[in-house]
Amino acid sequence: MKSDELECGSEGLLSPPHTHQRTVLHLDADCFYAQVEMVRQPELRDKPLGIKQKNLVVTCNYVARSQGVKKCMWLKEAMEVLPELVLVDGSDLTHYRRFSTQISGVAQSLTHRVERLGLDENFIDVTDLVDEYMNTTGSSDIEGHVFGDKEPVSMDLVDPCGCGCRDRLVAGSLVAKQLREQILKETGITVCAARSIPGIGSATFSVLKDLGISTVQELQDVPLKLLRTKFDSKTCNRLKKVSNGIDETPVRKSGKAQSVGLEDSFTKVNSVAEVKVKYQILLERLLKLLKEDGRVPVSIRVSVRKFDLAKRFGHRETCQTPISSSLFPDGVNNVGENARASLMKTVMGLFQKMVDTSKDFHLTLIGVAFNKLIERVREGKNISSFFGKHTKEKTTETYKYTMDNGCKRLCVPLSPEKSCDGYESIREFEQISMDKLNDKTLLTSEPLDPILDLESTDCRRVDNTEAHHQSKYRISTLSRSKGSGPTVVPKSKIILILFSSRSGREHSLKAQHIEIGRGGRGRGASNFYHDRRVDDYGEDVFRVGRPSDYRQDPPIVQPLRVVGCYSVDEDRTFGHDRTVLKFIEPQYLTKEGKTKVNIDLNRGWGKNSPYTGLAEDSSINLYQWILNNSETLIDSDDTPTRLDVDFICMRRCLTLLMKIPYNVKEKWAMQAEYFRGTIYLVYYASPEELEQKKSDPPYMKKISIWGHKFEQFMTGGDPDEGVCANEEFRCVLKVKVDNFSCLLAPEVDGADPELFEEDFKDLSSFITVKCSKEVDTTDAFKVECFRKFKLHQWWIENKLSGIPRVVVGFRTEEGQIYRLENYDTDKLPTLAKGLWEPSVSLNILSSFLAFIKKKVMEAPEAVHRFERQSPIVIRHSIVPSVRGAAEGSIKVLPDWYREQLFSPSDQE
DNA sequence: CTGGGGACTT
DNA sequence: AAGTCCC
Ligand SMILES: Nc1ccn([C@H]2C[C@H](O)[C@@H](COP(=O)(O)OP(=O)(O)OP(=O)(O)O)O2)c(=O)n1
Ligand SMILES: [Mn+2]
Repeated sequence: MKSDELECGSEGLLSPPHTHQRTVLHLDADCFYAQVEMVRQPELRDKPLGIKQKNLVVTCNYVARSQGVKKCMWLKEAMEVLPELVLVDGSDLTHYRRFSTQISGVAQSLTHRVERLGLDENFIDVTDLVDEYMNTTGSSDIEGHVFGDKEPVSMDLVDPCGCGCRDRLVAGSLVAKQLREQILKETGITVCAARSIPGIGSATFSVLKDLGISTVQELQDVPLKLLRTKFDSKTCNRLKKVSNGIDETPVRKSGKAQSVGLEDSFTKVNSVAEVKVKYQILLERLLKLLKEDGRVPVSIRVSVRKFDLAKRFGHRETCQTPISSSLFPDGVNNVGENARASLMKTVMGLFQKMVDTSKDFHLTLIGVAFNKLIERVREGKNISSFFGKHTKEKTTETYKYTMDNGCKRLCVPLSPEKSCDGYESIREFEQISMDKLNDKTLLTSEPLDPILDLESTDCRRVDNTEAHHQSKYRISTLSRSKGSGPTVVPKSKIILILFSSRSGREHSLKAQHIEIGRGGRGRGASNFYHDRRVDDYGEDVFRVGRPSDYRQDPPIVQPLRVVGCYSVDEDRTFGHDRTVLKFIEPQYLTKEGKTKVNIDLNRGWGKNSPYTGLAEDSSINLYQWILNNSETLIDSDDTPTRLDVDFICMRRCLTLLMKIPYNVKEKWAMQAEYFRGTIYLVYYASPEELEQKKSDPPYMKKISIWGHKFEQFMTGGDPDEGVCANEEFRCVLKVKVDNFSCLLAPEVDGADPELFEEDFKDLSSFITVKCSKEVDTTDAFKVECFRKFKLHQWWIENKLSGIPRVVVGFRTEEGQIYRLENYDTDKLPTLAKGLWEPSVSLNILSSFLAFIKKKVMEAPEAVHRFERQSPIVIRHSIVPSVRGAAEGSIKVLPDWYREQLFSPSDQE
């Protein structure tokens, strides 16, 4: 067998190992940062506590978890889930470092063989202690209990492989218990053990997912050949082994840190002065950390993260350089002014290497670290560095203990083998049952036999698990009744300890349903987008997905048909004619697409007349038009009972819906009402929104007027005359979105005089005109925003109307336009590649219309409200009816419309 | 419109 | 220096 092939022979995966020499404990602090804060401020203990870093709630205590707050949840979402959440800022890790060191210190008082992982995990090799214990205590005389006080060791737990590891397991569990008690005593922190499959992070997992692999079993089963198409043989081998419970990574003693650094993130820093201040602050803090460390740095590294919408986050640029040891003549305890200044100079020098400060820049993070540290030079001796010597140990195997709490299954990788530490496994068990269950295990179809009683074990007393009591996953009474008692089934070197009458085989298969993805971050609500399997929000919530969730199906075809048009004149008078239809000046419609112009939007300024109508006027006008033209909309001429459309609304509503996955921050509400076979949908402005509108800053009005002014230019109006914001020309359109037909009445700006035909049936001869602020092309952020939002908006509006092009006038801050650009509607998506996709917008529109229809038809008499409350939540509610009150805005349809539609008076 | 670290490998 | 893994 070739060495790079996976071993599967009798000595390979399918047989248990023969010698298990080590015993290793694996401790993990409970909700670490939160616990530290609760120890520091005991009054926080019974409150739901979240630890935040900027906009992220990085962890929270179990009170909060029991009420729906998750680790790594966005602050906003956490506050939505639990408004009473008490927040403590955890951006400064100083205290967490201190407690972490203390915890490891307790472990180190037992043995030097302690490996730290992050701030709250420790692997502790207690082989020597266990051996000692075993030597002084005859194997058969070992006192202690694997799974708590109630069950004697001599229970039927068999030695998995005959090497005696069962006894070491028992002894190890005693050490673990003492250690945890000691840690609690010295630091006030409770610990357990917890990990999922190591070595499969977000990158590996996303590749696996593409191969259709998301569970342990699938990884076990996947042909090596298929795996090899994506990974090198080493990785394949490791993945296969790890899926079978074999993890050969040795425990390494953690020496002193190899680097110590600090970071600060922000939404935007773009001046050197600001950068300097930020680095200065970081450096000062870092020197304090350095002082605690005691060693002298010989290399410094600075990092930046530049704003980049495409790469999002995670990409940092770094730059490092050696530091002269002469900077620290007296060690690191007291760093003089000169040394500090020199370090700052070095930092800024490295910074300038990464960022061209002569041009505009936009940073979202800076960091500085000492990435090489040496012990102080002793007088008369040679310089020598003492990096923690990590002598690799002989590889041994890791077991996964799989248990079952009656509800869900989980898989516990114990640290490198021999640990055989069932006690810690149980703690893991308890932990997972409270908050890791959803993303790390799968529900089994049937509940299995309950197995353990942790309530009455020492485990319970040692651990602070308030939420344990509330957890619906709590392990219930001990019952290993039926049949054979616990069985230990060696399967592919996974040892399954099962307390059940079922065959071990069956269980081992079920255990393989455990999901392998750790998913990197976003463990809780996952960056706006929650675990899709969990629906905590109920039937009345439409959960917004990622854009990719709407990408699958091809875009929906939508034939368009103009069924009529109408005008609104300067007095807001409604007319069934084309009096205000305008034509675009041919001089602006060049084929090249770009035109140089010189337009002053401020001409005739004093003569402009503002918009005097109300927001709901446009719907009212449409309803008026429908009453007058209902014959064009009915499907059969004998007994008109319904208009031949599913939805009637303004284009604005559909536009908002189509932006849902991308305009994550856009808040809105709409109301819908069912009447005679059709759903009427209108934008709903809350009282607060109306109030805010009143105090719109003047520049908003100016921009609006400029828009009209630009239209005036484009349609050949006299620039020295004022514009009239009241004038509108609207076309009534029928659009088919998936299976839903919608009636819209978008305003159209003007027609191409060369293409226009009197009896136009669609808007292919029309042109949209937009006035938009000139984009600063040196500002990547603004360019991306333009492509992501403006181009999207224009595409949607034109797509819904069937208008083939938009001519954009780019204005300066002062209202001057020097260039026009033509965009063909169908080419807009290409210009915005990677930022939005037509199929996504069309699919979300279709699925949300379906949601509206479903909700409205559940109560066809009621007025329904749909409100986007957060990036991921659009909530449906029924608006309480207000009898007799003059609450015009509460209703969707005016009474006169209800009375007149299909009534005889309409037939004249 | 996005924590704050750190270790190891390439 | 960047990427991947981990908390
Ligand atoms: N992506 C992450 C993961 C963890 N941590 C920090 C916050 C945690 O408090 C600490 C320990 O990580 P754990 O995954 O062990 O989480 P907790 O200890 O908070 O919770 P649990 O009780 O589930 O162990 O590390 C972090 O800042 N960022
Ligand atoms: Mn933890």
